[in-house]
Amino acid sequence: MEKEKTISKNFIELEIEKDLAEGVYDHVCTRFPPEPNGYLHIGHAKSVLLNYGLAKKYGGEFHMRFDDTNPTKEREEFVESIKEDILWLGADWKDHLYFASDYFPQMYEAAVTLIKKGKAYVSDLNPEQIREYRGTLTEPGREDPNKDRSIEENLRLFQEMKDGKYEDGALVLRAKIDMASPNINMRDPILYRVAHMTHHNTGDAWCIYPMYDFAHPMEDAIEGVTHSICTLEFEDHRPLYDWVVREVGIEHPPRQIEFAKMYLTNVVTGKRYIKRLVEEGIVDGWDDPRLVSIAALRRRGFTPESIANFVELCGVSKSNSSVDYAMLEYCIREDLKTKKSRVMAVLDPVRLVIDNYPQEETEWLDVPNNLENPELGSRKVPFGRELYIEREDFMAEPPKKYFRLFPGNEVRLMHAYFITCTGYETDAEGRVTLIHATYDPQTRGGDSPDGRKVKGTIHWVACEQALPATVRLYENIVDEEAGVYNEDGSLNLNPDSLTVLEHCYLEPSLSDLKAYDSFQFVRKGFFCVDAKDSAKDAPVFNRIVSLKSSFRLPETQKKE
RNA sequence: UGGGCUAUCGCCAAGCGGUAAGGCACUGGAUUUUGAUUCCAGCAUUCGCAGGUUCGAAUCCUGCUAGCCCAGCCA
Repeated sequence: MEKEKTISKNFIELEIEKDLAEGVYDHVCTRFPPEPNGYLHIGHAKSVLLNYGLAKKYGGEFHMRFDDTNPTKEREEFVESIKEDILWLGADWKDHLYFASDYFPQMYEAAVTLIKKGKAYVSDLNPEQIREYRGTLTEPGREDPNKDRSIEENLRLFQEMKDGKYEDGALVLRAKIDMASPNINMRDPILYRVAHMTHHNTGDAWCIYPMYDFAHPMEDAIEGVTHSICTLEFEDHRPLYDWVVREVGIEHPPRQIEFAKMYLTNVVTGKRYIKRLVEEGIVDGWDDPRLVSIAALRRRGFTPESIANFVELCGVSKSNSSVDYAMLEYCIREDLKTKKSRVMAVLDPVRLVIDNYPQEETEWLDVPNNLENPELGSRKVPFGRELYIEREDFMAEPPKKYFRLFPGNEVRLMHAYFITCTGYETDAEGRVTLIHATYDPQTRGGDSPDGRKVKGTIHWVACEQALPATVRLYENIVDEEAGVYNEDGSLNLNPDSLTVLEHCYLEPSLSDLKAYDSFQFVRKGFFCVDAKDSAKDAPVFNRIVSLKSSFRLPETQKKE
């Protein structure tokens, strides 16, 4: 089912094609360079897929590289989760898996080269002094007193920094550029700092670590990356990026291109908020389905295809924007629509008895899995005298235009029979406890031989064979106005962010589900078997997304 | 207030001097064994604002305005 897509080229593709046409590069090499300091979220997916897609489109290489130059924040756990998420998204790095930390020797040599060229010097200013000398946004900085240290001295000091002769923070290596530059990044940025820490990859081999602005262009250059695509906040760093590759003498220097990060409206993406929610136990971990980490989306039932399509639909630009969450929902609906079985489940059950149906009898009806996709075949679903139907599918006193079940009305039990409501019973509070109906044996399968039509079709599950289940309805944790936390620190959580429905009934064909299996519950939306709770007796489902709309009572007829 | 970037429908987003693509959302109407899907139809005389250049401007010029980013020995 390929629809014709008329998505125009994004500006990065145009830039790449221009570079190729002008012979700036004769191939394309991109990379996704996360720092392993947390879990990937939907925003990262855009970057991964963009870089991967570009490499694929232009027959180039895609590199997976961990930008692990700051051991204080990085952990092996994150390396593993990131790899898993990227693989799941479908970005295959083949044998191009790299660690920035593996380049520490080359980076060190490059730094020595800069010192020898008189382009870098060792400074003994402490952090406070560095800040003072840097100036402000409106005032220029002042020259570092260490600036004119001799090359020999700088070489010796840098060597000693590497050899561990200095405490953390005692010395730094700075680039010699321009303390008066209006671009603060060019005011003699720090290239290397001393940090006695154990690195997840290099262990204790190093006690000096390169800063991002020096490390990143070096990493790209070493790998032969052509287009280094990053987000907008690095625009101001581009002159420095270019300075590094130029001064180090890179022959075919990579080019940095920036694009706008993707935000989703009404969705919490802030790492510090998510961290706090996890730490306080408000959510079930970084993969809680109310979050939008890649792992959470996977657990909720999103497919890699749906996310790839979403990213494609959103486009790439340089304007800060926040994409409507409905767009993501559209993508998963679209993807699952013909891929998955449509099964019956009753989330809010009420019993219905077909008084003229034989006692003790069970029929196994043949039900197509997906009317829009016959290739999905069919299954057997039991039908009997007593059924569960959705409470909202019956009304004792129906408003206008309600065409489901009410006394005297005939509806179709999906894929089964026409039934006519003959009455109902209530408890002391007036709540419906049982609905009576009669069926028309001529309408087996859901069609009437006399051509009689019904307006309503409702889903059902046979009581005897029904499979009990728990369904969890998740809403994203959001609050556009006030944020997740109020100013006084109290939680400002959407009260409906999690609704647990304990007594749901599924048709028995769903008894052998696997984690992450997703289905469309007829008229109830898409659900996914929760990977974390799939071992429980009754299956646990997470809602992926609801169907677009359902019948709502007109305002005036709503009951209190 | 220094520098950088961005402003096109409720939300994304094409457009690059020739008279506003597309998607999501929304609204009608048709089909329908899911009030889903599908299908048709509608949805910016107008491109942040104000001037200017031009036969002609969202596209060029000038001046404003608004938003985002930068003063980590984070990335």
